[in-house]
Amino acid sequence: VTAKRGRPRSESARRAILAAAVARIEAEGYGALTMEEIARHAGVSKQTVYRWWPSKAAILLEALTEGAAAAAPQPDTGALGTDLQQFLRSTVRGARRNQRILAALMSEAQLDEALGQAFRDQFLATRRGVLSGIVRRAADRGEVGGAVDPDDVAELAFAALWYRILGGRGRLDRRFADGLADTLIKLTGASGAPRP
Amino acid sequence: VTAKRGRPRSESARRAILAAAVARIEAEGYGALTMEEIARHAGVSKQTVYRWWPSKAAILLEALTEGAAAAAPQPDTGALGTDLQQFLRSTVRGARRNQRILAALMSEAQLDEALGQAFRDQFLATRRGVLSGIVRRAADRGEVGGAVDPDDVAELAFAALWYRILGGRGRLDRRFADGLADTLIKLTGASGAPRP
Amino acid sequence: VTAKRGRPRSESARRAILAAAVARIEAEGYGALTMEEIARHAGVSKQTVYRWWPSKAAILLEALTEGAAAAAPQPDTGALGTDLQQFLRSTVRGARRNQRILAALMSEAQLDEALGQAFRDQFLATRRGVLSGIVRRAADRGEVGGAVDPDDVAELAFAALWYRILGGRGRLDRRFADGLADTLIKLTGASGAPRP
Amino acid sequence: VTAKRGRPRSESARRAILAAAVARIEAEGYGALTMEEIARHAGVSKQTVYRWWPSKAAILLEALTEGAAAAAPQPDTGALGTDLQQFLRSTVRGARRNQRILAALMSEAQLDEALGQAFRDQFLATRRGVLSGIVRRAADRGEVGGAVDPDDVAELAFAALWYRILGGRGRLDRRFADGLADTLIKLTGASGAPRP
DNA sequence: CATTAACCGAGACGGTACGTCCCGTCTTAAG
DNA sequence: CTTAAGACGGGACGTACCGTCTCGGTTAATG
Repeated sequence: VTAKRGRPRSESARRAILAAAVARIEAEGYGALTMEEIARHAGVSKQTVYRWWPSKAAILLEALTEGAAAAAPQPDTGALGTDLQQFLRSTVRGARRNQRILAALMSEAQLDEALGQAFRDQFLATRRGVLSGIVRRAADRGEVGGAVDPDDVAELAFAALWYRILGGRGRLDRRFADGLADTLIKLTGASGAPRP
Repeated sequence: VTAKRGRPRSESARRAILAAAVARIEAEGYGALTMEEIARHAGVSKQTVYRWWPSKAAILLEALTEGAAAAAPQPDTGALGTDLQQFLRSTVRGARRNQRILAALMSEAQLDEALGQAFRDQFLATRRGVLSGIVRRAADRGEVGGAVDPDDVAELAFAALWYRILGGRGRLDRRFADGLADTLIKLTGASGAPRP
Repeated sequence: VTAKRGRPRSESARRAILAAAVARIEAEGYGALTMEEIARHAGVSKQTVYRWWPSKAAILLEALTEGAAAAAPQPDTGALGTDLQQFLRSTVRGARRNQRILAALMSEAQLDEALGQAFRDQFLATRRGVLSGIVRRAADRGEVGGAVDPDDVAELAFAALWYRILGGRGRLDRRFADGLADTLIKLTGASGAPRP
Repeated sequence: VTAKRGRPRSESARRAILAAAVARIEAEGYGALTMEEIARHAGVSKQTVYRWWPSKAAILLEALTEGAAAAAPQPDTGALGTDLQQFLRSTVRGARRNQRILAALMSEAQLDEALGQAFRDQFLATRRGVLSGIVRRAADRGEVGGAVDPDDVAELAFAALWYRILGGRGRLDRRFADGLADTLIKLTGASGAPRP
């Protein structure tokens, strides 16, 4: 590792910026969010913001990654039904909590190629990979038909999730999560999840 | 009706604006698209643009609606499989052709409440309605199980479509359209589409 | 002349900008003067300032030129002594009134080549030309020795004036103007000015 | 004297800073000169610069003082003409050599009150004092008329010199120095300098 | 056929955010 | 205690677009 020289980066400034970005997007929406406002609310100079992030979306991506780090579930109960149910309920809950940030990031990813790359690779791919893994383990256990591609299943699940995040139709509630689990079960040909 | 007085609206200016907006978004992307650039490229004053559209997204929405007016298919072959196949192939083809515009509109819909409303109501709902109708007619013919909600099927189809439009994974090709048709068939419990 | 098209330039904005620049330099000094502050005090957008002037010094130069337009004296009494006295008293008075602006412009002229050119050509050269003319007319009348170069006399006079403007020594009062007139008379070998 | 403790001041850093300041002002001009650039070119941290000088002008003033220390002439030949000629030739030569620095300092002195004070008291007053002394000694010898104020003569000489430094008109060459000497001789009523 | 109302181009206007630069200060570790 | 390194809060820079406005001119339907 290279020796640290000079004044160390301010952790408090970093946290204040992430918090300010999240607070302002919740209050005013992504369209009204500006780098200047983030700096102002964080009590920080614009230069400090630009030193570490190239855009407001990059700030939100870091805030999201940090906030979602612990919350990432990786169920492995031994049954596809319960795994799916747990994963989807948790994921939908997280998506509802961070809906504005997620919608903003997907929106910005359409305009900013570099951000889109980072968003898809760092954030989306890992989450989709977890779901693929769940299906693949079920396939290894012989729970699903041989023609099922785990990646296709994961794509369909996240497509449905994102459609709701982006406001296509309906809400992000438990009903939606469980219905989606049922749909996936039906597609894979496995037996259903337990109903509580 | 009120009698028209004064100089009539210039149809050539209107067309030039729509064309310029589409040309510039293809060339530079939506992020670099500005009202001033549209006016400049259309050889038109800014005022003329603002007189008829409130935002660049509104221009794109009109361009899209106009371009897609004829292309809207409404197959009714009497079999769910062929209806789905025709509808999805045509829709996917149109989505690929207008991918940048669609992505831009969905992106902007996240920021602009009024535009989002118009986009969803005018554009998305009608297209989703066509697909719901296809499924509903199949249900009336007894092709699908009674538990199937045509709106849910349509939602899932458009979710998958939008996921690809927004760059989630994979391309918008015929393979995708046919695979999606298969998936929907499987979910509804109907018999498959004919393979050419 | 080219036909005027578009919204005409706002004369009131122009005047407000000139007035604001002069007011702020008197209040805070040239060092604290910024384009943003000028715009703010003039109740004008920054763009409007930048549209017409490239720098704060250019604004001051225009304000000075406009203010000094009427005040430019061109005495021709038929006697070198009285011509000099009138010219120098008036010029010194004007210099004292605009001392901060003049010092600022000479200061900025050292940093900005283009401004220096404009300042010297538009402002300084014309004023020095008036004095040269006074001496030249006296030479034509035979009042001064043949070896005297009117331009050298004018240079010396403005050198002395600028030295005081820039704070070298002493004040810009009538005593200084009359003493300078005496010095020039002595150098040209002409007879002195009348003492009141 | 207080005993020195801790790491001593780096003489090499001090010299590097002065040299960098002079080099950069010659290369880019005073307008483009910044504290950061001086530190960068001197291979020194900004803090080291700020610890010893309050501004870039202060650095230039020290560089000028150091460079001009040896070059300060104080002729006393016993004749006003030769004294003036020697003093002015030497002074004009030095002014030409350091023209950019001198112009920059005079420029900055208009903006920075403290620097202006230091510049005038430390640098200008001493040089003007030497010239006053030359004239005063000539007066003591009876070479000049009783009405002549040595300080006025010195002011006029330096006014002419600064007018050329600041780009008013003409060059800083020997012709100018000798012509100025002649003018002063004529004003004091003394006999001229020897022509080589 | 003149009037009149709405359109059109051009372009200046007040305003806001952009991303950069430099200011002068600070906080480290190293000497 | 000085030094190199470099992050910090602050603030002006000059630019780009925003959406509005004010011009002179144009183009039909109306009176």
